[in-house]
Amino acid sequence: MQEKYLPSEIERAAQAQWATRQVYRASDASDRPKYYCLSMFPYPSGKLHMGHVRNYTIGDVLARYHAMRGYNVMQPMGWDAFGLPAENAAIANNVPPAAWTYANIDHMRTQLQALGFAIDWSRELATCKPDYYRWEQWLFTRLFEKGVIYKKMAMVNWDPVDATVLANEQVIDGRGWRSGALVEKRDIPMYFFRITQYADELLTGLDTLPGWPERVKTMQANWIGKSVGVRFAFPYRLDGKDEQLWVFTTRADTVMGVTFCAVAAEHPLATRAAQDNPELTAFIAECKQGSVAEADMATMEKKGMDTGFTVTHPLTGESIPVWVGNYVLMSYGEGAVMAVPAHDERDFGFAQKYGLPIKQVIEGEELSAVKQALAQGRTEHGNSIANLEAELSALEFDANEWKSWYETKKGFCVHSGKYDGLGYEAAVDAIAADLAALGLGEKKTQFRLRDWGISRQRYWGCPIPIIHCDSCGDVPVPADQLPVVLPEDVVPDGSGNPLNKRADFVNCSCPKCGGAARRETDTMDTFVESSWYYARYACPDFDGGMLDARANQWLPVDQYIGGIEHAILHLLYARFFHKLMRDEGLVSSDEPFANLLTQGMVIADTYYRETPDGKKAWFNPADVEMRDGAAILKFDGQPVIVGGTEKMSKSKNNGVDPQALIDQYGADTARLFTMFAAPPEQSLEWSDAGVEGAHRFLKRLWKLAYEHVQGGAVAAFAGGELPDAAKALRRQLHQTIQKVGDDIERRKQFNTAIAAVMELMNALAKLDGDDATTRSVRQEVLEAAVALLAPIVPHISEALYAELKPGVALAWPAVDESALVQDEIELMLQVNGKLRGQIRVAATADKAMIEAAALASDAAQKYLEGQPPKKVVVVPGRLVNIVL
RNA sequence: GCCCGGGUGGCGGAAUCGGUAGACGCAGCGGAUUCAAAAUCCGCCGCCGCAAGGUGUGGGGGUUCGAGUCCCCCCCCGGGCACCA
Repeated sequence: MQEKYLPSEIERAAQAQWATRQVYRASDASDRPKYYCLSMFPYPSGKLHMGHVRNYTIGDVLARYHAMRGYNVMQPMGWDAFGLPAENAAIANNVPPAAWTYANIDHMRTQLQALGFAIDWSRELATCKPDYYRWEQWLFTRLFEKGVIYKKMAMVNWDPVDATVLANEQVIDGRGWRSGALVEKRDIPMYFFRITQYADELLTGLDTLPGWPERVKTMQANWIGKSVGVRFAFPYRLDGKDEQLWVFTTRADTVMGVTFCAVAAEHPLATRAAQDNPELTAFIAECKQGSVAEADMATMEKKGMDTGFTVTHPLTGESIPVWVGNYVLMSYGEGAVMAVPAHDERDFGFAQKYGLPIKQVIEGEELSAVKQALAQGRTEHGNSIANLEAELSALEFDANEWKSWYETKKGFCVHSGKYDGLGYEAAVDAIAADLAALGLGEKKTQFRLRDWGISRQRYWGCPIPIIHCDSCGDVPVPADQLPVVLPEDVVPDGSGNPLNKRADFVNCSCPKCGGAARRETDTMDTFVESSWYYARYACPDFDGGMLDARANQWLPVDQYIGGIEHAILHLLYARFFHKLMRDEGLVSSDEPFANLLTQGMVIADTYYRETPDGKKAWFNPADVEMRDGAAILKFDGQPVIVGGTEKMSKSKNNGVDPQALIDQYGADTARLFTMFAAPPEQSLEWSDAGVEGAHRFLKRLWKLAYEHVQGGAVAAFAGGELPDAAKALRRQLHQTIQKVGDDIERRKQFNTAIAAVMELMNALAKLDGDDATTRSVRQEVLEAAVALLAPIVPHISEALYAELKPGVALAWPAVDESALVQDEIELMLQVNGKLRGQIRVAATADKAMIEAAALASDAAQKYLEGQPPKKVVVVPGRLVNIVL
């Protein structure tokens, strides 16, 4: 056995052997239970970053663990290969996105292989390849014919200088990132998936996913946003016609407090009002500036303008002014809202700003309680009349000041005529019934979820398989003409979609009438490709259709692992797509991912200098060193400013290249460090020192094994009497086997599993003796420890196991229950909840015996001073608390 | 702004069901080894205090024999917000 731990040598050897023996090839025909372990596939951005290393190591630990436990494991890998960065790279370097993407894939595949992941590379796929996206196009045409996909107008960010549509991230402070031009909202036709049709099922389906984190399910439920309310209309007369302004509200109990309505800038009523109102026209134009991102809409200053039109309150007959509000979204609900400034904080602020009336129609329960107490002259609980009066004035409705109770549903109607005195539910029912009787409203369930717009005015994506014909309209491309292949020799220049300039792509004939027609040049949202790749991995070579029977054999995914940032969009779209495929008869399950693990981000320190033009120049942590407590740039010895600790990103230049780490310490160290530094769900802070610590442990492990193996072969301990020290070590060993299995399988927390093995190794190093019995225990401990670490550091584990047990395959160790038995246990002794000592009792002692032992102890006697205790709490196996 | 998380030593983190706060690792300190250094090994290491002891899990309140853990309020940090993936 080699005395020195040489990671590059053993890793190269192990990987070569795995590759030739194809050990990670998943069998489609196996008697063993299947375990489909899937990590979110990477976008091929160039090189692997630490987030990838973390994600794929987590998946690999679970995959390898389950393989050791006898499962038929499938862990595939592929490439989420379409997307915006390839176009940006094309603009920057004048390279076609396709060439750039394929080069990145080749490099990143090599990097993944160097990390020794147990991946079945025979199933590799790339979403930018026609043999993948052709089935996406095929499904699109099916869904289009079914009406699940439809076309409508929708708003996008328009850069008037580059004449192109911008992604939200390309809009910075309301301006285009390259041109700097003020961004406008523009209405263009787009294709939509009718995800709202599945809203209820997507919501209730969450209850069938016990293996998902609660927070992800909560976020999805809130995103879907089911709300039961009332949709009703304000009638009005305009241009000699009777019209209705429809709104939706969850607070129908406050309808009597409506003092104005607000409509979106794009609402027909706003457009009509602006016809002869230049000021309003200007305001609507202003509303159309800026990005379409909801975060921007929600944080901007709320502005509005009176249209001059009024509508009629359906219940009071009052005349209600209609305003245009920049915060009202045309795409949500009816594009119009009723405003009750007394009981909605946003409406309140708006009314204050524009001097609109505020009419209280609800009285909160706290307020009523104080009023009642005052009326009855009640002064209990030490409350004086003066106190009550002070409380009353603090709570009482004041149109000049917003108070949090104004939005309460716990209260009753006031100043509401016949509805006075009704509580929330009774008021909603009564008002809904009255509106319904007038034919002006009904109860309605509404979802916050909007239909999924998938048209992208970009080149590097899956072509939407539609042909536009002047006589036949939008015609889906027939199945036998698929795929619509994206030309790969294109270099975009940042101004519009280059496909529009490709006559060979655009010009075609109509599949229906055969006449000249134009091909759709929009491509699909890349979320579409990532919504079904997990199913295609089961049958990546099937060219007779989208999926074959193997999909049902492997699905659902047993364990899905990916970043928490995908909690809503990707995971919701994939769940939706799974149901679409189910309804097409392609899969039989309802949900794609049985268990989900959401990993935290990898973060690192940031360093920068201010440049003369006020911008920040960011420096990589690798180029910075600390000298006398100050951060210095190695290159010029001059100081840099320490920024925050943030998500590793290109923009902050704080990414740590895993390649350097692998080159210096080996893949096992990289894997061990990322698993040890933090539990998977938390963010992981990068630390060079921590890496050295992980490497040191592996060297120590190697040394312990080396020294033991040098002593000659010995069989693992198989039974018999042991001295106390060896017995204690065996107990620790079997406790560790139990813990590591539980940590990996149930808790999915690997840092504590590693810590437990580290403790075991520390204890092993302290075990003296070279007699045969002691050496047999040492053999048992080393064999087991190496096996326990195998899912995390597979290369060194395999090398060491080969030395410890030549010719025998790595196997997960079994727990020896008899080694766990203890005669005596230590309990904590508390007095009034404070730790005051310990007592030792027999493991079999009952509560009475423990209590007696506790009271007899020196520590208890000291505090009792001869008095009997008030109470004694005994928690078996844990502690005794004596209450004085 | 809205939705969802998080906050524990100098640092990363542990404490799994309300029961020993700080496992394990890093850094630091002391020692051994060495001509010397690296590497390695042994020991110490929350804060205040000579000690006895006190105190301590973002801040404030509460429930409990007992709270990092449960409840209420507040502060700070992060993720998502539908065209980044």
